[in-house]
Amino acid sequence: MTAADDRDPEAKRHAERFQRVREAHQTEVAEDYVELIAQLIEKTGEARVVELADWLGVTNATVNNTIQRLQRDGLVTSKPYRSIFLTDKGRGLAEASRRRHEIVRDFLLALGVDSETAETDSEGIEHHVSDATVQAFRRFLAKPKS
Amino acid sequence: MTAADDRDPEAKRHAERFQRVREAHQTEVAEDYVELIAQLIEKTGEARVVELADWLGVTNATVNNTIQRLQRDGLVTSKPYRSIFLTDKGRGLAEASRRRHEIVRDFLLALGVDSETAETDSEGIEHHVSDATVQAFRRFLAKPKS
DNA sequence: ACTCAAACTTAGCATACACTAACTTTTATC
DNA sequence: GATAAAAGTTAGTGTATGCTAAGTTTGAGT
Ligand SMILES: [Mn+2]
Ligand SMILES: [Mn+2]
Ligand SMILES: [Mn+2]
Ligand SMILES: [Mn+2]
Repeated sequence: MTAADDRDPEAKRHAERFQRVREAHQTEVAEDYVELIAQLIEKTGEARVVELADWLGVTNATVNNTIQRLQRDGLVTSKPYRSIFLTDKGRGLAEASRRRHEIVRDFLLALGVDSETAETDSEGIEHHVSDATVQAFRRFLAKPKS
Repeated sequence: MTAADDRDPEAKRHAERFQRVREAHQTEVAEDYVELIAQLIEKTGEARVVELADWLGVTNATVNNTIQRLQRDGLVTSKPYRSIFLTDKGRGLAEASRRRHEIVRDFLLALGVDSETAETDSEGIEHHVSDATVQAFRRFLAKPKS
């Protein structure tokens, strides 16, 4: 220990959990963007700013700002007035996000949640499920209906 | 319709889901703070800035800023250099948050997720489960083990 | 009552994410 | 190919959330 670290160890664990949630929120926007970009490219051949804005419910200007951050972080490439492409890193994140999102959504559906709620809730929950929880969801999905 | 609203209806629904998630994130910090304040008061008799900072993993200064926002929003009261109290509204939010949080955590445990993961993941998930999903979790918890 | 450490506050800064308004570029249409 | 609409960009603004560093207040121990 570099310094006196003699606080309540329960407080410490509690704090670490919150730090985890804060980290998840930092990657959340990136995950949703690359996932959507991949879907748009797959469905329509390209990902454009207007389309992203339309599907995300934000303005063009906001999408532009975010795309610049994603580019800075090596997830996408884009040239002025052109459509947006994923880097290898971006494609990897998109693929992992898509799979995890699908499991969360399918799990909620299997639990008996209605379709629209499953879509809405999974959009937020997906960013907060660790691998262990995803595994538990998978196990549940694999189980034959009782 | 006030203007031409002739975009892909699927995009529109998709966008609404994201708006939901953004709303959840706006209330998230408030929920975690009042829940923790209630717990500290219950356990130690009062809620102090240092304690909150310790349990949340942020600095005193950050807690101070947030407490000011919560006060502005009518969830807590506090006088300079004194401990923090919940308003009726704050107590109500704390109570609702606590209940929902417990159900999410217990649900993950019942699914077979290990204790530390359940604590960590539920800290993020709790803010993204709608009433319908909470009901589904409850049903699962009520069901006798297969 | 003094002293000093702990607690708290304030000031100043930074980043993320959102917006509107104004401007530029591209592209579709004639 | 000129023109208008659509798409994209930029500038400027605001809030939430975090930080560090510097100051103030409180309260505990002597
Ligand atoms: Mn999402
Ligand atoms: Mn909680
Ligand atoms: Mn939480
Ligand atoms: Mn979240």
